[in-house]
Amino acid sequence: MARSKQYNEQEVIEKAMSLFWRNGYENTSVRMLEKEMGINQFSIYAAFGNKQGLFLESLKCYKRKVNSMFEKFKNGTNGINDIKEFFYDSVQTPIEVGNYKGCFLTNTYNEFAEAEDQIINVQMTEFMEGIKQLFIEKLRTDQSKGEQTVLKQANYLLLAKHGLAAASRVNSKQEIEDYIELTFKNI
Amino acid sequence: MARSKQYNEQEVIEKAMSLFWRNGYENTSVRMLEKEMGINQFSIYAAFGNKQGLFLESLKCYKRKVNSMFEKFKNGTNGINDIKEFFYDSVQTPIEVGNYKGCFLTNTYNEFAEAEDQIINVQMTEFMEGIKQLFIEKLRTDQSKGEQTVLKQANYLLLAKHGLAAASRVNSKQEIEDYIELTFKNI
DNA sequence: TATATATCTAAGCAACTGCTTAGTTTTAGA
DNA sequence: TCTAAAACTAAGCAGTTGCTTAGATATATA
Repeated sequence: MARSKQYNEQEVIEKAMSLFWRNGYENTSVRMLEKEMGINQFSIYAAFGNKQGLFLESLKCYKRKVNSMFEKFKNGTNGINDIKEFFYDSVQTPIEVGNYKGCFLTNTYNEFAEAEDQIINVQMTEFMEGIKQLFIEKLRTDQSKGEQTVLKQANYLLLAKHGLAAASRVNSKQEIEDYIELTFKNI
Repeated sequence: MARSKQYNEQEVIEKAMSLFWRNGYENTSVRMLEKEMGINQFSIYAAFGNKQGLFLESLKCYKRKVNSMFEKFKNGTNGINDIKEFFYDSVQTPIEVGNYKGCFLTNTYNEFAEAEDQIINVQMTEFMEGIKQLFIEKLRTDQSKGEQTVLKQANYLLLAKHGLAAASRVNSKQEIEDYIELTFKNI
């Protein structure tokens, strides 16, 4: 047969992910990627088709990385308190120390908010809807809330979570804590 | 003497502003600007120095445009209720109908959050600090709040306002209303 | 050992970026 | 009416973008 790959696919995807995470999609060039990943452009295109293909793999990789946090959130039995804990978990630099600020997925959601990229938009919408659904389920465990209230609060929390991810890139730990605490004051 | 300008400077700045507002700084090229403004690149560079110079003029122009909203906010006498009204005012498409989503300044703040562009960063920080200071003053009118509480709530509101501007680009009017209402339940 | 084939390197493509330059046109004041 | 200077047009600069191609290199199987 033929020559085998000189690189570990999972390893190079992680390197790509960290670069996309730090810079966003548009501000990461294929030249930067080949340096960070340590492989030639040809190999990138052979393995992932194009820049967007590599980006989608990076998103998948990130989802796998934060999966444990999501599982913890899903499996919690403390209702609304689980949501609050989820907020706190999500602003802690999840994987390693560095310039990785905010949630990679939410950053991406922001970057593509007005873009017309269908494939990535679908990914993002699904992700946000998934979180919202979890919020709704957690909120429903509080029997005193009517369905109307649950939906309003889920919307509120989703926007708050969204803003939080943006804030975590620029604001101090104290400011972020204040924000989370006040956000949950009346939920 | 010499030839006079064939274009109205204020008019072309407004056109530039609308383009920057819709697309952000990086996603607006000088070629796009010369088409929108209806003048040649040479004239742009002669009048504004460079792309950043034109962008700063666009920011100034926007500030002038929304100044009446700010004046109303400053001069209000209803304390915290003024802040809430300011939130509502700021999500209404301020100047004309179109693709102008969110607050141009906050969009810019988000775009340059991690950038190293000093001049624009200073502009943005001053703007955000100005809003925060106004929040603080309004909150202080409620005598029952301690200074600690005022500062925490000002931080909270600033992040909420910030998130709101992002949300106004993608979320429905209803979702945004729910968000504002619940935000102020916590104050 | 020979060979088919996947993977590698490195150069190159056209289209785009912000910005400049050479040269023409216009016009206010002497 | 002449002329200096600002404003104009349009071509062009070097650098970057995502992506491709030509050709050398390595290797699992026959």
